[in-house]
Amino acid sequence: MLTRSFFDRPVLEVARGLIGTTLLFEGAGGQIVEVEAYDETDPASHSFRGPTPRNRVMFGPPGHAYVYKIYGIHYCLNFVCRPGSAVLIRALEPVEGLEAMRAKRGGVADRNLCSGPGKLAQALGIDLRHDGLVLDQPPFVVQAADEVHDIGIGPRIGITKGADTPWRFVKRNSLFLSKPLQPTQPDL
DNA sequence: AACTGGATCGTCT
DNA sequence: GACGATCCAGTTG
Repeated sequence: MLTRSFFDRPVLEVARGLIGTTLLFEGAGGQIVEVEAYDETDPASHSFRGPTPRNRVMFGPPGHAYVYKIYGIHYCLNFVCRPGSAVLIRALEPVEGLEAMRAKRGGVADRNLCSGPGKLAQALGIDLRHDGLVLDQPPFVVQAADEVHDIGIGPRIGITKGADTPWRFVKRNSLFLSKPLQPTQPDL
């Protein structure tokens, strides 16, 4: 079980360390294969302009869930690290509670059950009620990786500001990513 | 395979 | 009052 000390480190270390860990929520979930890091120096981060009612959990103690609603429709799950920083959980390889997740996702292919932050939250049934919950107690279970994985790094997805910052971490060759890792482009 | 627009609303300017 | 750390269905090539 990952406890608070795991998250009380620089956010890039935590983000990289989360690839391969197991995330369960009420018994459903799987292996984390894609994350992104955000911190208060980063114009793309919710914490960039300081604390607000929405982002207050990002400025609280490490090891809690920061959940927000986006585009009026979807929810996104983050793990809070040091104050002002958090890791967005973007994709899981589904392992446990497959039937429960399929039911919540309306019968999409298994490879797309959790292949994006909004999909993942929907598959697990996470919403604003869970904003601020600690990660080392039920309904959350976060278990350390049992193997070393090949990690890929690239630019984050779906943002306009800070789009060139390579703070996206993926499990290389995973079939469950929101988007494949782009090969690095040669200079012109 | 790549791109487009629509859904929908809390949050901050 | 505009916009977004998204997803999906539809169209186009």
